[in-house]
Amino acid sequence: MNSPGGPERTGFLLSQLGSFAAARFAELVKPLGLTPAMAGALRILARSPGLSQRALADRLGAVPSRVVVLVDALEAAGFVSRTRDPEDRRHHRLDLTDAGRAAMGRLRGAAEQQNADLLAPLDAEERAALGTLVSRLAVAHGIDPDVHRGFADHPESR
Amino acid sequence: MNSPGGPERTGFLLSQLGSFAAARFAELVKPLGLTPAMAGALRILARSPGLSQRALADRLGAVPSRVVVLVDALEAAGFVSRTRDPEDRRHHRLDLTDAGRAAMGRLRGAAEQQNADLLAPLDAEERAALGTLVSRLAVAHGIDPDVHRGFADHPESR
DNA sequence: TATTGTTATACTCTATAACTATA
DNA sequence: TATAGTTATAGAGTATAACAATA
Repeated sequence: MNSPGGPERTGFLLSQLGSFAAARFAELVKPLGLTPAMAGALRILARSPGLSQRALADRLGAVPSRVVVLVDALEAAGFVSRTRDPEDRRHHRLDLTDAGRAAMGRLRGAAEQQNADLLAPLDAEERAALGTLVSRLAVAHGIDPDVHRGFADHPESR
Repeated sequence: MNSPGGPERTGFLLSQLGSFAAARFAELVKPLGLTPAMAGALRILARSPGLSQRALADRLGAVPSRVVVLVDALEAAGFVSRTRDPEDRRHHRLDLTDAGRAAMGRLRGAAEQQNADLLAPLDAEERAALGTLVSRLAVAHGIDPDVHRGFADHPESR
């Protein structure tokens, strides 16, 4: 009773499509000197200046040692600065540099581009319908917009 | 003019949701003794008995050395048999064992389960609508149902 | 003692390149 | 020479555990 492209294949196709979308995003941010993981961290720091590495780790759902590497990369790229917090010298305040803010702007452009590329085959009405459904699913499954998930981000998948 | 959950976030949410779906699938096939990569290879071999490793590599979009590891795992699990092709002794014929066929049955069940879990928040009509849209996008973007994509499957993303 | 951040180490996944055997 | 498969090796990504500085 189900067609070959019917709803029973949706989960599978969604996996594939999600991976495709993520790959396209990675491609678009690469020229900006960013990996998807760096982009995710940058987005959080843009909204929460002065965050500690520990707090960033919690937001990302990552371990502190992972954040060291991530912040190392962002600092080396000149997008983020580490400053010892004078109040509690154990903390590092993380802030976007001017270059980091500029990168954020280009990052938003890349996200728009990815979205446009992905949805190009659909008309406005269909995009709206898909957006609503996808958003409903994301909310229902408790998907946190801060965590830029990769396959490897799921401990239970190993 | 766009709502906060509007279409401009769809690409991002689709990445997240796809990753979520893939993680759920990995979780479901783990008790079967399969990784997602093994499951993908098993599905191809179920439809194409006697395939050579080279042909499997082409279907998977993987390099031959990767397929060695994959087939090693499937053989060790008792799901696939390697037989030297008497016609051309350079080739290995790959075939599902009885246990492999049994695993395929359970694999189909896992895929149905994943789909049901993922789409649980939607009613029948919404599922159908989502299925149609997702299927349209997959076709338009040339997504090959044989290739079980992971982030790492995209050379251009590095 | 507890917490923040770092380093050392190891493990998984996958690719490239060199190699073996067959043709 | 060319092809199928294998092995050796290396790199990326990320986790765990030990550690240093600070509280």
